[in-house]
Amino acid sequence: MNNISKIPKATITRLSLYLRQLELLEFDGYRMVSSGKMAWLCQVNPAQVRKDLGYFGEFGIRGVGYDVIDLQEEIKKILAINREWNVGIVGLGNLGLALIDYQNFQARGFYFVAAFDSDPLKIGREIVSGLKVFDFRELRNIVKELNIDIGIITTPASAAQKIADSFFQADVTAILNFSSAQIHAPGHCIVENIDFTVKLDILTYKLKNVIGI
Amino acid sequence: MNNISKIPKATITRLSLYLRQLELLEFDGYRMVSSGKMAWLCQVNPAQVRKDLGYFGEFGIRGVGYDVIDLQEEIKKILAINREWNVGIVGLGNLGLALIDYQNFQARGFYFVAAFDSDPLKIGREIVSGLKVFDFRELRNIVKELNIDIGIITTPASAAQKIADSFFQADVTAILNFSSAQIHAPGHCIVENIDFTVKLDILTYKLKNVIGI
DNA sequence: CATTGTGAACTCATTCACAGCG
DNA sequence: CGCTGTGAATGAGTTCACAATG
Repeated sequence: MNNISKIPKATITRLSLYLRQLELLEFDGYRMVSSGKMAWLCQVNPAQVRKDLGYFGEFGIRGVGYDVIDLQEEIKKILAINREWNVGIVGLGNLGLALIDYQNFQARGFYFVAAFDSDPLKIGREIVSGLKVFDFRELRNIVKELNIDIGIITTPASAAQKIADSFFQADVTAILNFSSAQIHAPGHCIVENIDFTVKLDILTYKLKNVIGI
Repeated sequence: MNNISKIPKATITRLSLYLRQLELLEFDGYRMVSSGKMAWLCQVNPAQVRKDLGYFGEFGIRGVGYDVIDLQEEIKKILAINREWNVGIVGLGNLGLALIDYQNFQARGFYFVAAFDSDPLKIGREIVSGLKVFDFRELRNIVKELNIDIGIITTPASAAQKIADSFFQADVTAILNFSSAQIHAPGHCIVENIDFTVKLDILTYKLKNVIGI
């Protein structure tokens, strides 16, 4: 157990989903939940829920289930979201601004501490209270100064690699990439991609091939 | 070959990535590309590229590679994006507006033909030329009238299932869900989720466990 | 002769089935 | 007794290795 390299990536994704369902269950007044109920809520197999949790410890009570509140804490520890993280965002188009305003981030301890753009009209402004727009070329200094842990890229694809490289040089080793570029990163760095058109392509593929429109 | 049920979902995702790299290669003046080069660009194994394409036909020339332009057409056919699709969006917060404005969608033949919200201040307005905001309760009629193929949900999680159900009742069988809700759909319907916080959770998990901050 | 296309081998992930236990 | 925890079985997806070929 706890041989981290053997944990499927999909398990981490599901843990995040479990956490959200647990929050809803708590809100609805539940104290305990079984793997069967969690599985139904998350649309997975009950054994999958138990196995996913089993990679990290024994959190349940046999014959009963899991404590809705305790399990949230355990998952937060596993995902390392039982702390705050400082986020810097590059690219202040509509998407960038929408993300800055996205309530779920603050609620979960992800704080935007700096924004970057190359547009002189935007640089120097304060988007929301406490969040200033810096020239992209200052990225390295600001990263150090404000202790940025995670970089978010919402620029056009053509600029994405250069920005990612700046983050890597500034020792930001984790990037969330909303551009459609494939980012090449050094071995010790992590990039997660969120690509809207890929998801739409999957939908249309299935519409044609599974449903057959 | 072409036993569609046996094609990994990850293959479809990668086809979409291959397509984007092919567009860039064409722009850069390339006429042919090998599986090795594509693999490097997309950060996968060369055999993976060939196998992915092999599910759908023989598109390459042995000893040479793939025609950059022809292969784009083939992939577009496979993904069913060699046509236009009508999209309806529900939820006109910052994210919804950002998506409507997102250039990559129109460029790829995804057209927003209707927007829905429950806010009386927004209903009746025309967000951009040709895109009117309707009351969410009119969804079923408008879907028929404007031939909506795909529904996009960018509302808070609490409203998502109800909206999805409305889409399903109106025979919209494909949904792109940006809310954090797990949507329960009838068997013949398709839901793809885009969940920002899940991706951030994956980043922090890896920061802690792989890199060890 | 470089590169594709693909069966076979392998690796990784999910599900089963039941022992273990509160 | 019911549900968890987990080794074993199954299934899915990736990579290898090489025959096929333009």
